Amino acid sequence: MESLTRVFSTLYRCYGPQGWWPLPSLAGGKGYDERGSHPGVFGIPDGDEGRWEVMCGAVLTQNTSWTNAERALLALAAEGIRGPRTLLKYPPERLAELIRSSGYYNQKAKKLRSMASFVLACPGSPTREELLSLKGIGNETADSILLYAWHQPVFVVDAYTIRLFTRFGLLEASSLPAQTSKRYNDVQFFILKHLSKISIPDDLSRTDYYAEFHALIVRHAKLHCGARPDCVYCPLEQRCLKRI
DNA sequence: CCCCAGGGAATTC
DNA sequence: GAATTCCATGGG
Repeated sequence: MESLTRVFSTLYRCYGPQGWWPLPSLAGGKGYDERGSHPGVFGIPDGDEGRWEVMCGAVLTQNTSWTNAERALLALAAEGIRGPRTLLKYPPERLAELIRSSGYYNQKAKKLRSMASFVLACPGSPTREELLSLKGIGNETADSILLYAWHQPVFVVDAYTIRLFTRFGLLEASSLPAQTSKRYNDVQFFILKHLSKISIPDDLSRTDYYAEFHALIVRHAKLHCGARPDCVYCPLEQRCLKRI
């Protein structure tokens, strides 16, 4: 599917690299940032603390704006909670208070604690199944963690992705399963089926390509393809079917 | 006032 | 098994 790669190249040309969580190969190895990407507040990006921060960020931003999630990350860092060990020393209600800005704070406090217990019990790169077995980690959060914390070549699907590709004409809304989890896996399989065959621009690894693609979709959806689409000046407008 | 945000689980039909 | 409902803050 050539149009899938054209979507990427158009968005990449238009918005540039997003660098959601530092991509060493894009940032000259320093980690960040010339474009407003997330510099990391827990520790160095590819260290234990950096990976833990990505995992926390993935949970805290569930159905929540990144600015609200980031406030919670900053509050944790300010409190000296930069790893699973220290996090578990805080009772859930105290933790909930700290991450209040991220919304759903009681639930997310529990999620962070269960994730912390897991990381301590099973250090190192987690499998998708292990992540999914944790309460509060579903498909998207698990894949975000695998991609952005552990640099696994996983394509993250979210509501933006489905909305954009449906409107654009790559996906048929009526033929997608109703069930959330099944729909996620179907869409991911569809995308991977096509992307696995293509060659990646040589300045990007496959992992970085997927990381940038997802971040670009989010960026583009915020600017032009939200619940209410704003098609004026949309860089994809010429090829978009504008289905809603 | 409304709707939306880098979802997921529990509950109910 | 599919459709609600709940979780909840902050910005537009």
